[in-house]
Parts: sequence; C-alpha cells; structure tokens
Amino acid sequence: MDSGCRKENVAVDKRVREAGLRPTRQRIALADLLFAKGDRHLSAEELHEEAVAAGVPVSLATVYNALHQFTQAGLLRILAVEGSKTYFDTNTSDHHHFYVEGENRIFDIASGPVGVSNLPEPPEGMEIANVDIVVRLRPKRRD
Amino acid sequence: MDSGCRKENVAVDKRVREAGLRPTRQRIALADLLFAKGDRHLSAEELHEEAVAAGVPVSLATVYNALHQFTQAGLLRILAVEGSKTYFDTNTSDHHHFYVEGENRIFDIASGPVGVSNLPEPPEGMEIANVDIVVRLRPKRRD
DNA sequence: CTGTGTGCAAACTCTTTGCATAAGT
DNA sequence: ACTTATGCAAAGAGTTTGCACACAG
Repeated sequence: MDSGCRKENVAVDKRVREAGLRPTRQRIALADLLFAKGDRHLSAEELHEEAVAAGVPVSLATVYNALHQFTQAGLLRILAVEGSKTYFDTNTSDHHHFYVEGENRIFDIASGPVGVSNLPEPPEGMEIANVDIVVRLRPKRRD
Repeated sequence: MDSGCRKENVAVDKRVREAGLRPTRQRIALADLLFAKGDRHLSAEELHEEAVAAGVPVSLATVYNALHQFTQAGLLRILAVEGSKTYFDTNTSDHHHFYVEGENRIFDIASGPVGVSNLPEPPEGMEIANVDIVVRLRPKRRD
C-alpha cells in the first residue's frame, strides 16, 4: 500500500537533503510522516509508533536523532508545554496553541488575527526569536 | 542569624494553613523562600538547594511534595517551558515570560500593557484557564 | 570503498513512590 | 494518642549515548 506516497517522498527527500542531512530511508519516512499531513504536534514516542505502524521499523533513538536534526535545521520547533515529554511542532512560524490541562493535549489555535499588543523590548544583546502563546483550557463545569 | 524572618513566618504559616496543609517546619521554610522574595521561577532542585543553604535540611522528595501541594492549592503555577525540568512560578496571575534559548533562563516580562488581541473562542465545553505568553530570546549576533 | 546513520542496550536525569520514623494537633 | 508529613532509597519515565553493523554517495 504505497499509493500516493511517491511524490511526497521526492519532495521530502529534497527537503532533507537541503537541511544538510543524508536522505536515508528512515529520515525520509519520518519527514514524510511529519510534513505530509499538515501541521502536527507530536512526541518522539508518538512518531515512533506511527513509523512502526506505517511499516518503517525505525528505532526510537533514530527518531530522537532525526527530530533534533530537523529542529536544528529549522524544519521543526520544540513546543513549550509543561509535562515530561517533549513535543515537536511541524509549524515553525509564529502561531499559538490551546493546551488542555490534565490531558497533555495540544491544538493549534486557528491562526486568525490573534496577536500580541505592546510587545516588550528584549534586553540588551538579545533579540526575539519568536513568540508563543499558550491558552490553557479547563473543562467547563456544567451547572 | 534569624533576624527579620519571624514576621514572614507568621504570614506564611497562615497561608499554608489556609491552603489546607499542616504548617510543618519544612513547608513553612519552603513557602518562606518562595513567597518572601517576590516573584520567582524555580525548579525543585533549585529550591532544595536554597533550603539546604538556608539551614533547612529538607529532602528533595519533600520539596517535590510541597511544590505540588502548593500548586494544587493555587499558590503556585507550573511554567510552560521546554526542557526536562519543571519550573514553578510564584506569580499565579496572567503574566508573561522571556525565555532565553539554550540557557533555560526565564525572566518575567515587566508586566506592562502586554496583551493578547482577538483571543479565540475555546472549543465546546472548555473554558480558558489562563494565557501564557513566552517570548523566546536568542543572543543577538553582532555584525 | 569511505564515511555517516542506525539499532540496540546501557546510562543518565528528573520525578515519583513505599515504607519506617518523626512531627503536628 | 492519632494522623499526617518527612526522609531515604529504590523504581519509573523520558531521553541520550557508545559502539558494532549497515547503508548512502
């Protein structure tokens, strides 16, 4: 069951290559899972499971390696959320998230006109790399 | 060398008691370190070191317990930052942070008129618990 | 062929847990 | 006295590392 994957693989191959990484079978498979399906947030373990489920028996260590390499290459961002696991975001532009307390669930905020007003000046010698907004959600208690 | 600590201890004792916790020596000492010095962000290990340095030989496990109990009681917040350590914030109101990449350093943003415009509506059955803004800083490269 | 990437398992870090002892009311 | 908290050390989760083998150029 490969139908429809060829084209992505080619594009992804290029993307990986341009990041200065060898387009190995594993990296391409991972990049394909990451980037072919729109914006996603996932942990190393989740990506690993997906890869295995997709018939690419990559090791967890390799998943970690790839995620960090992609991050360094600017293809991914690390999400700032509480909790023990590290989440990676395939959308590297300024955009924002809902975070569901107690469930470690993360949504993208439909990237409308949400914005920050009166951004403060960064301290001397520093510049703003990006701005993350996390809107923390609680289940609404019905009354 | 106890000078000046009495008063805080009394206030802190009350605070701990009102959180529904027994004001034990350790909890009071930790609460005192946390709340007597203005807004702070620190990890369990940092607080533990401070406590030991302050002559209160509390165990790390107790520090973790106390931090979580205080958090549940609404006296602390858990900070959403990347990295393996959990940071706790003594300021539980909506306010925002600078985060220095690669150093795991966190500043409060001088809480001026920074604000979010066009906050999105939360999904069905959810309500907004709070909003965190993290401004990620990179060292400015001099050219 | 040469060098980089992968896989495995062990090591490491941060955090949590269980149980005997100590402290608070 | 009775109950709850503390401390220790061991367990647990997530992540990283080292080294032999495999694959890409």
